[in-house]
Amino acid sequence: MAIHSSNRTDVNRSAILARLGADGPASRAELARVLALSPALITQLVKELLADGLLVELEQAPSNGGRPARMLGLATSAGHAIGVKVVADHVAFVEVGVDGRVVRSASEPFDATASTFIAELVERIRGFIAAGDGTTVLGLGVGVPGSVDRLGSGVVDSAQLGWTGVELGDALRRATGLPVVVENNVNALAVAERLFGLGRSHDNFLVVTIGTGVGAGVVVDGNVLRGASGGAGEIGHFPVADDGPRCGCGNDGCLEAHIGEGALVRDARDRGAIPPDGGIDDLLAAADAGEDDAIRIYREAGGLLGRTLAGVVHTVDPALVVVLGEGTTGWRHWSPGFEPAFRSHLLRHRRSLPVEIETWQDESWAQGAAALVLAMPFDAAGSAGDQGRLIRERLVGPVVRR
Amino acid sequence: MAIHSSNRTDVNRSAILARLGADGPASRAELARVLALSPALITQLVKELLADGLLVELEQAPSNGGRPARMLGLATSAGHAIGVKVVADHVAFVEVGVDGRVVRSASEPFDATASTFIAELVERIRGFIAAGDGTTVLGLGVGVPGSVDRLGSGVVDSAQLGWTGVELGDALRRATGLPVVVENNVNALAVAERLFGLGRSHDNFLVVTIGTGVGAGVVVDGNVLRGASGGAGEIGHFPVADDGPRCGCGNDGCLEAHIGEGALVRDARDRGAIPPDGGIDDLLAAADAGEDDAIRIYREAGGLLGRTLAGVVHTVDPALVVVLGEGTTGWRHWSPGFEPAFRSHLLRHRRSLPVEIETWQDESWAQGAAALVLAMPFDAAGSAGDQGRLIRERLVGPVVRR
DNA sequence: GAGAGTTAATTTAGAACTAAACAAAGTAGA
DNA sequence: TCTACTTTGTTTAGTTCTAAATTAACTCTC
Repeated sequence: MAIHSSNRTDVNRSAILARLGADGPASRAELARVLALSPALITQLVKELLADGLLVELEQAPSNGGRPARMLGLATSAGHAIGVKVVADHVAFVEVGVDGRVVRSASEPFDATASTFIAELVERIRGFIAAGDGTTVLGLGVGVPGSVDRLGSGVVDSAQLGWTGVELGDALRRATGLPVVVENNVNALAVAERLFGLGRSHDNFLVVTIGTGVGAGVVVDGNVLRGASGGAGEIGHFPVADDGPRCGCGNDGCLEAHIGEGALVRDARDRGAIPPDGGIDDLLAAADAGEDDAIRIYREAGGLLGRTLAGVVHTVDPALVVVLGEGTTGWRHWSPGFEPAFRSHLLRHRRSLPVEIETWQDESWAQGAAALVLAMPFDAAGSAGDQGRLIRERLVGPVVRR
Repeated sequence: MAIHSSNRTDVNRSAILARLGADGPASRAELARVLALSPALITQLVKELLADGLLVELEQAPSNGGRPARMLGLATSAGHAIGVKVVADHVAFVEVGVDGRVVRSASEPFDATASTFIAELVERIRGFIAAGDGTTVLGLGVGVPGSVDRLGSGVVDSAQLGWTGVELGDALRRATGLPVVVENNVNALAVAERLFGLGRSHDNFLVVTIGTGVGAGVVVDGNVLRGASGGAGEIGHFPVADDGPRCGCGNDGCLEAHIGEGALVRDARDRGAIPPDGGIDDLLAAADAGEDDAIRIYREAGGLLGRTLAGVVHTVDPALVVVLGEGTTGWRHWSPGFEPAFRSHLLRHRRSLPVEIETWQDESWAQGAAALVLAMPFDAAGSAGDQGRLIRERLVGPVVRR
């Protein structure tokens, strides 16, 4: 309700860095426009950032009718973020630059159900950091399949990992001494999409993932919707039938229990579309080969996803839907079911809502997690408590001001 | 992303008025705490508001261990807001004080499909205002069944009213010279709930209405979620079956086509639970009398609502669900179907989510619309353009400052 | 090639806000 | 009654930001 300007000390300084990191060089005037700050302030802040060595002045841009702009770029030494993707049987790591580009990556086995899982995880993380080239690590972003209660302490509840009330954030912070942000993995992807992807040009959009699980990240007015307990976007457990198959969450008829990877494989085995020991790759191959049962399984899944997403669209009214995840490799078979179901159930004036399918790489999940670190210092709401401030401090580094 | 302090000129002044209006008298220290502003600023702003005659200093509060607080109250002359509820065949008006209490109300026939509907509406509004006691009218809040693209211009699309692209806001503003805020009627209720109802103590909650239509207002981080085109919360058109009955929107299988008042009545007639010319009152009477078919119709509707709402809860993760609308008069018959379906489809850690049924009066819709006017000057986002500023100006009145 | 127009960046004066020190007005305990 | 403590409210100095005027650097047109 009330507006206050406490703790905003260098949020705008950070916003400048974020913009330059995400979108490349820009002029002072351009920064003023996109950040909705006065040119006067930009002049002032840029002067300080240049003095601190965080920015560099680049060549002049060609004039377009008036005084040509002097472009500003991020000093390359700004630092890296580390993204960690945690799943039941392994962890994946990436190290990314301030522009979101992956510098290096790794993947290691990991048993989330072991009693010593935190110690194990810490060891793996230390190993990955130690293998780096020594560039300042701004912080650690961790993506988990499940809901995260407070981004700061990082309290994780995850059926998939068998975790309840695990204070992962605090544990990792103590062990590594780094700023740590823990978040649901789909929400992390939504953040990445907002910073570096299609979401850059949209304040309201939906990120949907299909694969082992089904999930959504809801971006509203430029921010990821977390809800009262950090559990927003759990559309995998949207009930689509009263008497549907049992889901991993214990309920019946969840969307995920119908169209998750496990459900598709089970259906395919039952119908004989793939051998009894076949997997999702076999199903995709069968569909590619034109086998009716396989094609039908994908089409039905697409239809159910389309119908449910139409409802979700009516609920949150996004301007764009982005579909991501391992499952998108077979999207050509989902699409014939998805498109008619999705469009026909949308209200007329929203029928033309764009749906974009993004290419998917193994490291995308971890990349999303890393984006959390890059987004956090620029999140005015400060949802993760001190972490944003700590990351900012590491960003500015040991430079002495004034 | 970036923080800026433009146009915040008297937002905090307004926040003080809002707080005192909504929650009654408070001390300076208390205001500083709840508004998260410094005591120094409160002192400063209160000094000016007292000089302007908008606030009055009340008696001292009993000390609780230290210097006793001098309470502050709103000057009673602050003004009234007028709420208008527009439906296909009539309009309802209320005039409310800054505390949200209804001063007077009226209801008149109105044909939304007539070609001269704007002129008609203007005339009815003028009549209602003229019948008042002359207290300053701060502004006009209009609730419509449909989606509103920009709160400022108030562009309305409504299947129920047969309106597409009607610039109601601009038209009414020109005709009345008052600040005008047009909004979807369920969103208006959500605003009212946030200002004066159960939502005061929750930043994330869901308002659900059942009756002729079915709708939802989604409050996220204290603000009503409007989405990319103002259409968020349209859960009435959530598709719940591929081959369900045809809905008024033209699609098949919408939730509203299953459990809206029209659908219930149609079902009841088909099953012989009420006479062929019977209405919703007959259905309720039949259920009260213990007739199986009537009870079953309500229970099925409750089950479908419960299942769908469970999914919506997973999507936006509210801390509270408030059920409102004409339909709640029969809630005792919805409940046996709703409760099991809703709870059983929620994820375990969210099973105990509170669902509150609010009593409903005829004028509640219009009261919600009036709340728009009272909320607008205190909406820092300024979603309705100039309207908030205009209302603030009327609130401060002709007093000359300094 | 001399204005006229446009866009970029800086300077200056001042508004909005806060932190921290202070003053005021009470209670509670010896 | 004197001292210690608590809570409320004000003052002061300083920070962050903006608006508006100004300077700078270019293009376009005649």
